[in-house]
Amino acid sequence: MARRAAAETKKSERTRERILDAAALMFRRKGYAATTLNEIARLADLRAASIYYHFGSKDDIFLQVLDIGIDRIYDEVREAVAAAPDGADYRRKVHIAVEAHLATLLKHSDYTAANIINYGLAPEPIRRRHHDRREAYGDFWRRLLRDARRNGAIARNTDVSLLRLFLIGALNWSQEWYDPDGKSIKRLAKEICAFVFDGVEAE
Amino acid sequence: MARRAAAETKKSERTRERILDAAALMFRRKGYAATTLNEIARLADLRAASIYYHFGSKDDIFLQVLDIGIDRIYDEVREAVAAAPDGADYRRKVHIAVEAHLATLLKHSDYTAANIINYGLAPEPIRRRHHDRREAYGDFWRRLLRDARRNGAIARNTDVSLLRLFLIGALNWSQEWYDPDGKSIKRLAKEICAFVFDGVEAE
DNA sequence: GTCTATATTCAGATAGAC
DNA sequence: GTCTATCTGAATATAGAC
Repeated sequence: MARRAAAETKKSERTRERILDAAALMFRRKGYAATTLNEIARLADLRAASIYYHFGSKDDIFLQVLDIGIDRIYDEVREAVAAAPDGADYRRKVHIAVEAHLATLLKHSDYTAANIINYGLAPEPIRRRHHDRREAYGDFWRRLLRDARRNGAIARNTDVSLLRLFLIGALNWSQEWYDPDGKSIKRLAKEICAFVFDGVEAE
Repeated sequence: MARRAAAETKKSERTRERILDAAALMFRRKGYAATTLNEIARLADLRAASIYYHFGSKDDIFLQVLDIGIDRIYDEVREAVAAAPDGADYRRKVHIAVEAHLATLLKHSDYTAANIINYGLAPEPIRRRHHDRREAYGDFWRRLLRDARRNGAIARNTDVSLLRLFLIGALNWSQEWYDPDGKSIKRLAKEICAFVFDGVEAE
């Protein structure tokens, strides 16, 4: 009995995840408003009505996709930076964070891509409920860049608040132009960091 | 008779513009898919059905908003650069272009903002019909940065193609965080150019 | 848990009066 | 040119059988 209950819980959990995966993919491709529950259901291989066994509403799915999207990228970036070799300087740490951010957004997570694409146009109530999680990730970058400046990796007179918006913005926008057949993400991260740290002006 | 015809043409033209203005504002705020003709009509002070006297479909309006959005920013940026003082170097020219791009996007044109926000999620047929205009503006930046490198304002080993995507991306993303009560657009342009040309690394 | 059937609402779009 | 009335389709969501 206990086993059967456990097995059923697991099946439900798997279906739930299939629905979320399908939703993340569609939200990434066409955006939240243009995606229908029918499309999500087809991708997840069930009927639209069945979704309501797992979720309360379309908004409910959306919010969870947004939350997971941030969780994924925050986890990836934090862990990548934490795994930096002993004695890595802050330029190196920022570089690692940039690469992890790009990799998650462009390769690893439809959830993160869906988040970045849709958050700006999300209805206010949803933005509000998602807000704290987003801030937490933003805070991570704030601390990282502030510490980098404190440690002398970034010039004293730099407005790190603006630098963060500028840099993260450029990274997020890469969704619009990234070509999997072009430069690798490692390479992109490297060149972008060179732009930001060294500047492009000729000597 | 000629006068009356002319007057009526003008009225039609004005209404048409009111509709486009309303559409651009709504597309900027909520996105294309989430905006209804009813909302556009209310803002333009008429009924949804009346829109069809002026436009063939919602897509038709969308496409025109996209086109106007690019035309506006292209015009502004090109003219600003063309008006650069004699003997301005290329760093100065890029700076001027950055400021004009930001000003149009953030202050002067709902059309441009609507374009930037919605193009990425636009249905493929519309993207295709809008594509050439977008390319033309992209080409302007390509030439500007290539010439800047040729003239020694940008280092020889810089991938200006990536630099363009990186820089324009960062500028476009400013919509997400720009605060009219914060730093002025002049100031933002200046600091962003300093990031890109000089880099943020401490000496 | 998932299905079919359906309620409800509202979107884009058309017809025809004024 | 703009209106009211309306068509048609499709969306989210619910009810209840299996």
